Amino acid sequence: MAEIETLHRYDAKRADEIECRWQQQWMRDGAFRAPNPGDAGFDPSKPKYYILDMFPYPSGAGLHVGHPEGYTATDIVARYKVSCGFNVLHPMGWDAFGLPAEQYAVQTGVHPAVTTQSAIDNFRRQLQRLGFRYDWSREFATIDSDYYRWTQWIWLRAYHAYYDVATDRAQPIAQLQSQLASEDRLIALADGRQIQWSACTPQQQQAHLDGFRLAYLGHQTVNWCPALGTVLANEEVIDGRSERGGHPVLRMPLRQWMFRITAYAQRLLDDLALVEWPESTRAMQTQWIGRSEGAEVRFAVEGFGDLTVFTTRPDTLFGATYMVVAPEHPLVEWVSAMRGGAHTKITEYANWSRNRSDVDRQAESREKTGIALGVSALNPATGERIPIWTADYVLMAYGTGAIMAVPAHDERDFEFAKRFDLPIRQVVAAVDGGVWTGACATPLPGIACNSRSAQVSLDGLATPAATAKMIAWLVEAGLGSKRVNFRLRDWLFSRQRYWGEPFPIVFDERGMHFPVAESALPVRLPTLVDYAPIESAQPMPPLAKATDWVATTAGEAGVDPTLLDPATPVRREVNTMPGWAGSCWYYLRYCDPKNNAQFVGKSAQQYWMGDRGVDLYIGGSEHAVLHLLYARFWHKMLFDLGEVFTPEPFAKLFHQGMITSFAFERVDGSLLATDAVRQESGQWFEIATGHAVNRVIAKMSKSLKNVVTPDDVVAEYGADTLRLYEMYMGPLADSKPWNTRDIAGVFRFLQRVWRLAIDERTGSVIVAREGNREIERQLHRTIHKVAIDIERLAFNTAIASLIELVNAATRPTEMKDPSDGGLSRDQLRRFLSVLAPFAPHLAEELWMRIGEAGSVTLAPWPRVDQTQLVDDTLELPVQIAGKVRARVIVPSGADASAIELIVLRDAKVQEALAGRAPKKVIVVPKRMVNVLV
RNA sequence: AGGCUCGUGGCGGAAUUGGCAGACGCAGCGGACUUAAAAUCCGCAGAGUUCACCCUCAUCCGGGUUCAAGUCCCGGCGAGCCUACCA
Repeated sequence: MAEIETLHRYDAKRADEIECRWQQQWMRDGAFRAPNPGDAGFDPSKPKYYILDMFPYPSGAGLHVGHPEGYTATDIVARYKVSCGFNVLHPMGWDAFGLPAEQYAVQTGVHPAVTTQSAIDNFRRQLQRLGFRYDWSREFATIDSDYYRWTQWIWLRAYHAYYDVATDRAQPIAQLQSQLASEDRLIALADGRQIQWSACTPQQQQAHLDGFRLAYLGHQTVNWCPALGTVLANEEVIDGRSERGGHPVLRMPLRQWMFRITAYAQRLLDDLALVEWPESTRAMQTQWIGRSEGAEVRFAVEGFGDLTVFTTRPDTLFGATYMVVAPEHPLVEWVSAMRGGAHTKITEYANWSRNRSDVDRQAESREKTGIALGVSALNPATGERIPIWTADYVLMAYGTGAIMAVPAHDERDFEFAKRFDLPIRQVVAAVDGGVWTGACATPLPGIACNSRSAQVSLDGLATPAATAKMIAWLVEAGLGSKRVNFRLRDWLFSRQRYWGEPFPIVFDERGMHFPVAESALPVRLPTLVDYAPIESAQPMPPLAKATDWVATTAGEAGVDPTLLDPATPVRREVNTMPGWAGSCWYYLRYCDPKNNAQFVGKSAQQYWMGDRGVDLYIGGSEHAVLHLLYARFWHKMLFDLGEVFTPEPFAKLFHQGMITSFAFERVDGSLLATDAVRQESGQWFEIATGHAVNRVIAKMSKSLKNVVTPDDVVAEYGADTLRLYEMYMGPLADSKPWNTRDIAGVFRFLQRVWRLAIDERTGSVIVAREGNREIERQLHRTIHKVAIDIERLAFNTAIASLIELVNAATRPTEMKDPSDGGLSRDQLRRFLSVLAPFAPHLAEELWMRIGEAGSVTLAPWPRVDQTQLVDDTLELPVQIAGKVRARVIVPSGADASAIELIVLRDAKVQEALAGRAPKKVIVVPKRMVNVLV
């Protein structure tokens, strides 16, 4: 009996059957194919919409339920935009080079090419099972040589370019080179000598040009991580440990490929104003770029020359009572060399602090350390001799690696001055006239004081005016200038790893580098059997093991014969590019992924990127700085080089929140796995001890046994339910806990939708004979609200309104004739087209069953009748003395005075007024009425 | 230490941006159907006062602006994220 009743019910088995069948059908029909301009089926009359998910990194573990959150959101928007008449580009592919795959390979002994491919296949299978309308014909992976060929090509473009300050954009380096040659300019060599360009050796010329290239070989202090066997970018080091794995990071000097991202600092900052991005992300990038305005001031040091500092407070120059240079500063070396063995303590200190890893620095207290160099500088304002110290609180990498210390108005300098008993002089007074006690530093703006000399006086000026006057004086006296400084550093782009893009570059025996010609790309990654990192004190890239590949000739490698004789023996670059490389431009390749002649065809790019780039980009906020800054930088380089046509790549950005899970916490704060706990009358207890524990929100992790995978949920409820649940959990941007129990709610909703159209006993279609007027009204409102909510990415409330509609239309059990209730065929049709973006399989199935032609995925968004959105009458609450005391029914078009009349005549209002005359009546049409007594 | 974001029922969350706080869902309770259960359908449901009506209190705490505050302003407490000696 029971079996017969549920024979045609929407259950997991039926969902599975429906979903798999339609997924195959869509694939067969090429339903999600987006033709390019010029392709068959391309409709140029439609506007474009480019919606993109952040590039997934396929891990061996497969998807967990966090992944499909953003993907479902973009899928809903994509389907909605299609039904609104847009040509929608919605691609998917794989970011597949990089550290995790390589480490996994080293652990398992299976080649990364193999593990990566199976991870990709698994990810693709899982995503396809969820019915996302990706144009899979555009799929690619960063490890495809057809793709990384162009990654190398872009790198070469940067290698062949420099930043021209005069035009404020990148230009071909050949231009600079011919300028230097034709004018035969004087070139400053590394040792300080100046010689004519024509008199330079080729090595000297190359070194000079490397000082300008956007992709250049630089000698840098790098973050060397022995555990990972590679160096890391500044962005990949957190608290002195590697972002990935948390291993200690050491600092050492190394010759590495760099990107001159600092040349773009100002534009990267300015153009944040052009994009529609979360405020927090823009703030993070702004902070990371770290622009500060100030001045450069030169202090004379006898015998050494000028010691230049950067300061944001030149107005406090009179208060500079000592100076500090970083332990790596050339002055330190100069002093110890000059004083020979007599001052080994200085060398000792410099070495000690230089070799101290950032971890040690963090671990120790903030107690300042330092040592006096025994030399002094001339304070240009006061004319006083002030001592120079070295201390590790001054960083070589920021500004000039040297500071003027103004202990009265800088907390760090104050602390240092107290520790080493250095003089402190107030030069800024509080605006409110408060007396400076000398107990702490006062870094705030104020009124300059004690700042007078024969040449210049700042006394009495407010900080901004004092700053301006000081800079003017410094410029006039030839002692300094206005300067803008950035926190951003150049981007270290080499990794000592196997699993990455090879650099298209070779070195000859003199150590000079030569580019591989564009026509010879790609430089293929050789297949290595032993790709394990080489353990050593010095970085040793694994590619060095591919000796046959490394040692070659210029001709073999593809170096332009006019640059180097093809027979010349050369060695290939053995470093590889970092994992970020491939994700810097993938959104461009999606526009034209099969192009063999160009990195992206011009017409395809111009169509899909349009004026503003990607229309909607959704991904996690963990990429707020790294990926999003790097991609913007590449885009701007390509813009300057005439390869792309929008200043920014991503017009609108949105971060989905994290999906968390529950775990349990003992009284002492330690966490328990979900299977170590039982629930009893609303309380949780640790099974082993019987002690009460608290339910808390935690990240999904294997150890807590709270990981949920899409495969699990699909098996139990189907993909439509999973999609709907993830979108119904709460606002997309929020992080929210997965609660398995709640899934039943949306599953029941889909079952009610099913029953609206299908008789569960017979499986036949049942619709209302005629559409109910009230339901019709609500249907229009629902269509209207769902559209608005999709546009603002508020999927939870869109679904709530769909549920409300279905609840209203659901037939009561006691209804004898089902065609008395529910939705009419026409209403059902319109309802299914607004349900389709959320639950595409069920919508498609019912669409077919009620006899609609074609696919619901191609149906236009139903028209909303504006007159159906307003009622004839409205119920308004009436507040009297601040409390709602009555409700009145008014015509919806009534104006304020008409409403007031109705309100004052109302019996309840009269009663509540109890004879008092209203002092004032405030009418907010369509909202409420407030009567003041 | 600083910057940003945020604190609403037992739980996830709504609230057209200053206008009836708690939509919708979960969990809970009651009813119908059933021999019974499940499923389904119909209701109830912030807290308090002896139920329904009524009334009082209520959006972390304390002040303020306003006819009106979850929403705006000031102060405090708490949470999360980011930065962390950046001169």
